[in-house]
Amino acid sequence: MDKQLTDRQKRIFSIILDSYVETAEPVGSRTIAKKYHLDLSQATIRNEMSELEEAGLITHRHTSAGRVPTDLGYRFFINYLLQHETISQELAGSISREFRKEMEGLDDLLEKTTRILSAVTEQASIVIYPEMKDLIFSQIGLHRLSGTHVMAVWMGASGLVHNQMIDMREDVSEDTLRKIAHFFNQELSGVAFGDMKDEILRRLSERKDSLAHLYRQALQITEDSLKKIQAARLRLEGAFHILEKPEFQDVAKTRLLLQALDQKDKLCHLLREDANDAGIRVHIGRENQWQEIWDCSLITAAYQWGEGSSGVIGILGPSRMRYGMAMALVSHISKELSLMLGKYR
Amino acid sequence: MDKQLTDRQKRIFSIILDSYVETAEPVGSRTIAKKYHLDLSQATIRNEMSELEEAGLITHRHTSAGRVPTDLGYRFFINYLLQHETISQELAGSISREFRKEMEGLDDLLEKTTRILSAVTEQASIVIYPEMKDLIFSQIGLHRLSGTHVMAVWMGASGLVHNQMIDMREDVSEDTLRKIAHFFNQELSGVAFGDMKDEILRRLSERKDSLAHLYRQALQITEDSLKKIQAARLRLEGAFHILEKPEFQDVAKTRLLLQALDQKDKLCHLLREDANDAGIRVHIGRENQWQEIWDCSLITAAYQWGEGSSGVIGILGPSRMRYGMAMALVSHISKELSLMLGKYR
DNA sequence: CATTAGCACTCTTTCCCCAAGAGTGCTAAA
DNA sequence: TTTAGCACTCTTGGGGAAAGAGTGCTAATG
Repeated sequence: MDKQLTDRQKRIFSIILDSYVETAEPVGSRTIAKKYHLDLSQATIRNEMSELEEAGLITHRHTSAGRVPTDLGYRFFINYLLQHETISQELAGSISREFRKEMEGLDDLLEKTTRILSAVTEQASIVIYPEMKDLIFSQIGLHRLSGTHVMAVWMGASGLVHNQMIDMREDVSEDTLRKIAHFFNQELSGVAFGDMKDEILRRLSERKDSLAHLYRQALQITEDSLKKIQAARLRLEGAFHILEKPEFQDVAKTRLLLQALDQKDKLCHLLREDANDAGIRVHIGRENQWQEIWDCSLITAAYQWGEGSSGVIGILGPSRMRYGMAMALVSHISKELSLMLGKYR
Repeated sequence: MDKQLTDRQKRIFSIILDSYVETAEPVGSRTIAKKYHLDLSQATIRNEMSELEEAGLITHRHTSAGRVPTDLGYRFFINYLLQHETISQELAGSISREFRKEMEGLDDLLEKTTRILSAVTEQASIVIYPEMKDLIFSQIGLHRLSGTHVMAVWMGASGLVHNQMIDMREDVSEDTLRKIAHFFNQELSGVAFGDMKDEILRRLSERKDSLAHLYRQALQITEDSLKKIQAARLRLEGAFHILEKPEFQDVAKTRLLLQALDQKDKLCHLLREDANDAGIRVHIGRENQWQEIWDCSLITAAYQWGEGSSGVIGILGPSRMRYGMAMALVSHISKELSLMLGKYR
C-alpha cells in the first residue's frame, strides 16, 4: 500500500496526523499550508488530501470539515512512518526510582505498575496477572479451616504465593492434610502447575491402592485450584483520564465505555490474547473485537515472570493518541516490571 | 428542630423530597398541588415552602426555579421522617444465592460483595478490607526467596491468609527461618496481631541472650508486616453509575470526582472512620470532610470478621438518593458478608 | 386568621434565524 | 503539474423573541 504514496503525500499525511493528535481538531488545507511551510498552495494540498482520502487514510465528517485520520491511517502511520521514540533519562530515572521504592509482593508490584503506567501515559491502564500454569511449583501449605474447608497456600519457584480456599466435600483431618501436603512437597516439587494434574494421574495409575484415596484428594485440590486460578485477575486504574479527552465529552458514550471496562473477565480475555507476543501490540479502533472500545486504541506488552509465564500490561485511550511515546512507555514499563519480578527468585 | 414544623409542613417537605429524588427536577408548588392531592392551593403551599426554606431544609437555585432539598433537608428526612424500609424477598433471595455460589477466599468474597453492592444499589460501591490488628494469629510460614528476601504467609484464626514479602536486610538461612517460624507457631499462636509486637518485646527482655538475635528477627518480620498491612486496601466498583445520574452530566465536574475516587488511600481513610460504628452511617454532601465529594452522599456499614475485627462497605452516589432503600441494601449486604465470613472459621 | 385568587415579575429554556467562518471541490489558467 | 478563483456546503455562534415555570406579594374571602 505504501508504494502508491509519494513522499509528499506521506509528509502531508504525517502533518495531518500530528496536528490532529495534538489539537483534536480536524485539519484543513489552510492550516497545513500556513503553519507548516511546505511551499505548496492550499489547492495542491487539497488534491493530495483527496488522494489520501481515496487510499482510506483520512476522512472528513462533513463536506466543510477538515480531515481526520482513520483507523487505517493510524495503522499505516504506526507500520510505516513512525520512528522509534525513546523516553527521556529523567523520566526513566523517576520510573525506576518509583519501582524500587518498596517491594512487598506481587500484588503491590502490579498495583504500582498500574499506577505508574496510568500516570506517565495519562491514559487508563490495565495490568493482567501472570498465568500460573507455566510456573514451577515448589511447596504447598494446607490448613484446615472448618469441617470441609481447607486453605491451600501454593508457593512457586518464582516467588508466587497463591491462597486458595477449597471445599473438600468431605471432612478431612489435620493429619490427612499433613500427608497430602507431604505428598505434594516430596513428589511434585519442580513440576509446572500446568502439568501437575497429569503427574498425579500418572502416579495414581502406577501405585498401590492404599494411597489411591490420598491421591484423589490431592487431585481434587489441584483441579479446584487451577480451575479458579484461571479466573480473571487484573488491575485497572486511571479510567478518569478518559474523561479528559475531548472525544469523550459526551457522557452517554463515555458511560458505556466505563461500563465496559468494569467487565473484568472480558477485559482480561482481551488482553490475554497478546500474552504470547514478545513486542508491543497496538489495536486501533475497530481492529478491536470489542465494539465498546471501537473509539479507542489499546496498546499492550507482555511481561515475563519465571520460566515462560507471562502477563500483560496495557493502556487504553482514544485512537487519537501519541503512539510513539505511548508505545515507548508501555514497552519500558513492561521491561521494568519483568526486571522487578526477576528479583523474586 | 422538628418541633417548629407542623405536620402539614412535614408532609409537603416529604413530597418535595420524594419528587426531587424521583425526577431530579426542582419541585414547584404547582406540581405538588396537582400530582399529590393535598386539597391545598398553590399559594398555601408556597407559603409553607417559604417556611421550609427559612428552616434551611430546601432551597432554590434562582427566583423562578422550584425547590430542592438541602443537605440539611436530607439529614432531617433521614433522622426524623424516614421510615425503615426492607428489601423484597426475591431480592434478598437472589443476593443470598449470589453470595453462596462459590467461596474461594477473602479476595473473591470481597470482590463479589463490591459487585453485588454496586449492582443492586446502582451506585459506586466501595469495600474496605478488614483490619488485621484485632485478628488472632494462628500460624506462620516463612519461605526464603533470594538472599535477603523472605515471603511470610500469615494465617489467622478467622481464616485470614496474608502474604507478605519482607526484606531481612541480612542473609537468612533456611534453617534460621525454620527456627523463627517455630518460635512464632509455638509461642505466639493465639495472640492478636496487634499485640504481637509487645509479646515479642516482653520475651526479648525476659530470656537469655542466646535467643536474642532470633527474637529480633521475629520482631522485624512482625513490624514489617504489620506496618505494610495498614496500607490502604479496598475495592471500588461501578463508578460508571455516577455517569448515569443527571447531576453528573457535566464532564469536568465528574472527572474530578472519579479522579478523587482513584486515590485509594484517602478513600480508605474516609471509610475506616466508620469502622467502629455498629449501624448504618450516612454522610450527606458537605458533611463529608472531603471537598471532592461534596455533591455526593456516602452510606457505610461496618462488617464483622472474627473477634472484633471489622471492615467497612459503602456506596457513593449523588445526595439525591433513595436513602431508605439504599440504607436497607447496604445494611443487608453487610450482614450477609459478616455471615459469609463466619464460615471461614 | 388561615387560605386563596390574581397578578406582576424574574429567570431559564428553547427555538429560530442569520451571519460568519472554515473548508471543500471544481474549473480554468499559468 | 500547480495554482488562483469561485461557488457551494455545512457547522458554529450570537441575538432575540417567545414560551414556560415558578415565585412573592397583595388583597379578598370564609
